[in-house]
Amino acid sequence: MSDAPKVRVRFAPSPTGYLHIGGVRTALYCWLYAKQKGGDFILRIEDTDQERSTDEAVQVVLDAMQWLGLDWSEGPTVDGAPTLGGGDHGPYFQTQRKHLYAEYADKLIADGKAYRCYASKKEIHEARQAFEKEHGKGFKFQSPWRDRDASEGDPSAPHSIRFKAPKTGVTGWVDKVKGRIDVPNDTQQDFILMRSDGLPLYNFGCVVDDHAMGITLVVRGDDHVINTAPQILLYEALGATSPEFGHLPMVLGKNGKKLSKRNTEVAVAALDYRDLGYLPDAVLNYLARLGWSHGDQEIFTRDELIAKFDWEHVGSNASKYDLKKFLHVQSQHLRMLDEDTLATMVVPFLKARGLEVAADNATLRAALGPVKLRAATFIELADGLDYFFRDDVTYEEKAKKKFLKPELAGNLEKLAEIVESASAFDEETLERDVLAWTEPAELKMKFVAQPARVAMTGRTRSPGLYETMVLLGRDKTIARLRAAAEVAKQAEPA
RNA sequence: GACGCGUUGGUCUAGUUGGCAAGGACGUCUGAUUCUCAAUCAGAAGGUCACGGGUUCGAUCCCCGUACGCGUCACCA
Repeated sequence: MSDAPKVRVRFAPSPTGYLHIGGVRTALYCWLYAKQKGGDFILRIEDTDQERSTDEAVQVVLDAMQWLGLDWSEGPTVDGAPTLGGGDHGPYFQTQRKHLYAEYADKLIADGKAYRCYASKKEIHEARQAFEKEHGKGFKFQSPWRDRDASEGDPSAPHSIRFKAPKTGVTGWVDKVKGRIDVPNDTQQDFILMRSDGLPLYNFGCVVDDHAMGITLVVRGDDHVINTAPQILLYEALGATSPEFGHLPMVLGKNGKKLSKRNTEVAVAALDYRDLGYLPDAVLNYLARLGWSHGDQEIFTRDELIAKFDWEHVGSNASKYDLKKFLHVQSQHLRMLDEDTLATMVVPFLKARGLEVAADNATLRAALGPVKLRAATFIELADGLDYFFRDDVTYEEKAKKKFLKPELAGNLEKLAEIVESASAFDEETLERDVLAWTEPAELKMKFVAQPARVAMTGRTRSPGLYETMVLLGRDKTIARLRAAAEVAKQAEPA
């Protein structure tokens, strides 16, 4: 039996009002790893930035994680979802763990690894300005309190707590994705552990929580590599073994810049993809594959991802977000759904267009097959289904102009007649009867089919002619053909 | 400026003890099919593996340098 400690990974978002798609990828890799190893996946809310951390902002994170199906074994609890959250390392909100940070800070002070710094913000600010005027960036505040005797200060006066950083040596680690990284200690400064208001700064809160929660691997974006050496220094000062670290490269927008809300061309908030009609599994698949690979495989189910994920094949360079490929992955996943699921899931999207359709509606069931071949998202699927459930067709302007014109009205009327008198209302019969008309007349199909398509659907693109007729039903087909014929007669001749 | 990270066709990438005509996918284009679109099938174009030096019989893979890109330098996270 192995004594390898149980894998415990955490995702620690700060609630900013939306869950960034890049954050989802970080969460996903952690989650996959935990699932694969039978470990724990912990969700911790880093809400020490109190202006931004509202209840709603937290809720958005929880909703997004739930929608994506990234279930956490420990973390905030959710009403109605008894399997989510809980755990005996709580609370899972940083603001509720203040006593812990104070405790750890006191210990460090007692051990001579940290000290109280009474320098005022003003004092520091001035020192910085003086430095930057001469040397530019790179200011490191040298607190006079580092070497003073503690008795010179008054602990009841406002003060921060600073780490007594070593000035020599090198701190390094083997990063799960980037490999060996070493940074000389003389680049460190006596960074602040606790602010004067009693809240921990990121590096400290993070270490205290990760340590107290028994995290074995810390995974985060690579904008955090700079924080890792200081954190390792802290683990050492606490006499604790530090966890492993893995830093994921950034996700970039098309312009090569960090993907952000400013990059309006793509949605960056995870929940936007729900509203856009994407499947959680597709989002996960695309994100997993963005920066990770498994040979030539592109499409993965959720279970395959869990089984095949590995850190060795996580790339160490930033990648650009490509919506086209994402859409392709999405369409592949859409096709993998069985009819029941598809029907159930498209219903809300139909409703959003004002169409109340039951999931077991026969027309819906029948139309799903042909329509889903032409759709990638649920929005597109609902759009392709739309005209089957409306009383009247709305013609696209261009379609109307091109096909509903006087010289084609006759074809529509003739077609209506054929449909009306067909001996049976099925695709074979309809096709036979229509060809019996067009072939002797040497009438090209496109002069019949295209106007008819516009008549029945309002558009120039749809499933096949006879297929659409059958889905629509005989009465509606005839009515729409005749209505369109009238419209065509009124139109200006070309 | 300092420190760190990165660099394979437009994009995501495969390439692991250096010996391939550098593979796949998205996208693009062509053809087949059809009443349209999509799907499908068959093809095509697109790479001096950032650049320059080494090491080697031989480098996308090893070493050094250069360029470019990105990230971070807070009592934010």
